[in-house]
Amino acid sequence: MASSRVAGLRALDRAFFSRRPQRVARELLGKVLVRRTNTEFLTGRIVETEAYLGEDDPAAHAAAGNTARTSVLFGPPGHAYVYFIYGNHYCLNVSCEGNGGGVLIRALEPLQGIEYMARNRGIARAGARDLRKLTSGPGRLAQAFGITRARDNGCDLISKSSSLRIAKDGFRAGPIVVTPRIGITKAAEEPLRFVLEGNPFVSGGKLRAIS
DNA sequence: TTATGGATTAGCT
DNA sequence: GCTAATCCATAAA
Repeated sequence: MASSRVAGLRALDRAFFSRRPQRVARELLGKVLVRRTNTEFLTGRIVETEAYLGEDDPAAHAAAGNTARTSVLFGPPGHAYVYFIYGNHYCLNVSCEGNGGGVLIRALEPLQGIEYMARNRGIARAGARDLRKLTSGPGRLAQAFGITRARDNGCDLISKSSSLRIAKDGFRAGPIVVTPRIGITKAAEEPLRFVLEGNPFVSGGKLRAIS
């Protein structure tokens, strides 16, 4: 049985998420995603994010307006927007300031609960595998953390009573690289993807740095 | 009621 | 590098 709390983690406040998506995306690098399961805690450091600017961003889901699907993005900051894509995958976003603005969490560095994540991913033993396959990519990290729309959409990521939340542990992020967003067809050239420079858990291949 | 396409991944060649 | 798998929300009718 794991301890009932994770040492060294401190909650973020609402103001952290009450800023523009570009700012929140950058600030989220180095923070920790925490999942409380029945038996243990899963934690992973955020190493890659993308900003979606809201209604006026043609690549954002919020561009369709405030619908049943996207209503969380238009709600209070710091809540989880989970959507299902390509018939197979869930992706985790955080609502933030702006009209429908949000940040997509694209990759994590696994910290605690690695064996549990591996089981969620359908991998029997994590030790012998490449750890990057656990949480490197938005669909992969959602599967590793057991994130689904039914369970987690609309969840408050700040509240300690939530089974899914984002916290800080004092880690200081190093240099940050900014690149175009990945996998989108509209506004694909905008420099709105943020990664920790040189981190091996970042998804995708070679970086196309802009600045 | 039906048709369409997508903020991905894994498994081939 | 290329493509199938796979399903939900939307939009059109």
